[in-house]
Parts: sequence; C-alpha cells; structure tokens
Amino acid sequence: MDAQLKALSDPIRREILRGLSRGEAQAGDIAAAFAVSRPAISHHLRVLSEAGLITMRRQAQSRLYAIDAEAVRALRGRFDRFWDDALPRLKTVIEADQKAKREGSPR
Amino acid sequence: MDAQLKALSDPIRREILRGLSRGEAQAGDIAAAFAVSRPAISHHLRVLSEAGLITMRRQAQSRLYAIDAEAVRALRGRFDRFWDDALPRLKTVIEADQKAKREGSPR
DNA sequence: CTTTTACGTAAAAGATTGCTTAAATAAGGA
DNA sequence: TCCTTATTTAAGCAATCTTTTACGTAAAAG
Repeated sequence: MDAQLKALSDPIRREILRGLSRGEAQAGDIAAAFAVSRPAISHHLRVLSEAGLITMRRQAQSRLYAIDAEAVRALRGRFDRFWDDALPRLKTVIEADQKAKREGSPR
Repeated sequence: MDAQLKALSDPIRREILRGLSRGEAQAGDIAAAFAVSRPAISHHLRVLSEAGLITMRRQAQSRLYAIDAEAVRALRGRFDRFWDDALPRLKTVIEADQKAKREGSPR
C-alpha cells in the first residue's frame, strides 16, 4: 500500500491515470499532455508501474500503457478496509460529533 | 488530496491513525508505541495535522491528538470519486478483461 | 546497412523527507 | 521562583524524489 499511495500522491501521476481511463496510450502521447520533459514522464510511468497500478506492452517502437484495473480494484478494497477495519469506531465518533453539534456547543 | 495521500503513504503515520481510532491520545503515549524518537513522531503528527487528518488540543502540559473524522469521510469520498468519475470506463474494462479470459487466450 | 521514430537509462542538480541529538518552550507544582 | 513534566523546534545529515540534459537502444523504413 505504501508504494501505491505514494504513487497516487503526485498530481501528475494521478493525471496520467485519468488520461489512461480512456484506454491504452503511448508513452509519447501521454508525455505530450504535460509541461515536463519526456524522461520525467517516463519516470512517473515507472513509478506507477512498479506500484502495480499500470501495465505496459510493446507494439513496434511504441510502448502502450494501461491501467491495471484489477490492481485498482484491490487497492480500493484495501483502502476501504483500512478505514473500516482499522478504525472501526470512527463511524461512532462521527455520529457523536454530529450529535454534539446539533445539541449546541458541547463543553 | 496530495498532502493527505502523501501523509497516508507512510506506514508509521498509518499506524498512528490506527492507534488514534481508539480515541484521543497524548503525544507521548503515541510515541511510546514506536521505535523511533519522540521528535520523529512529533514530526509525523505535524504532517498528519497539516494534511488535516488529525486535530490537536492542549490539556495542561499534554497535547491530545484525535482523528478528524469529518476530514477522513471527505477524503474517502474524494478517493472514491477519483476512481469512479475520473475513470468511468474502468468497470467496463474489468468486465471486458474477464470476458476475454473466460473465452480463452484473447488476441 | 543507415536513418528515423519512439522510448528508456545515466548522471547530476536541487528540493524534500525522515531521522537523530541537543536546545527551547509551556504549563504545573514545590 | 526553581524544578519537573510534556512536547516541539533547531540543526544537521543521509536517503529519496523530481526534473533536466545527454546518451543509448530497439524496431521499422528507406
């Protein structure tokens, strides 16, 4: 989860993923959408790849990147479980907060 | 979202949040649960605080930290929306993948 | 072959992160 | 006021991140 959340914490990388939601794309086309240099995007793609969020396949000289849909599904599951399981009392805390607010300044 | 995901990408900080799920805790008690020094934990608390994930209040010499439940709720919403809205076709892609697999080696 | 197209890797600069020890601050208590 | 308790801030250092320019590689085209 470390590597995946870290990968997602960068706005360029999230934007790359947004672009890939349309389907596979070539490295060059991805890079063209950003102001930074191609090697920089190449590195971001590597980070996303090593985090397991995207996959790559070659086609002639090009490299086609795509979202690893199953990995995303798994990550979303772990993310939800982190909050649901690891913080089981959170729901109660929210409710207590809101109740306190409804009843005027609580202490 | 940058700062919040970055904050969550560190395992110690996630563990701190897990600990805080039991409710408010003093900085010292939080630090006692980890192998690193107190100043290091103090810094992690600051990162979580600046990301808006936790709140702090003073009680005598102590500082009591707690999860900002509403902020967590908002983050979970944004995280879900990132995948649902920004990647609207992902569900379809997963289904296509699975269909392809069911029907034997594709391509 | 040689050239072109499409990318990645290498090397390096500059900023940020995570950690430690030492010093500072803030609130209570003797 | 002086000491104790609780915690942050400061200073410093090694590791990691982001980005750039320059170079290397792999596949197709001429």
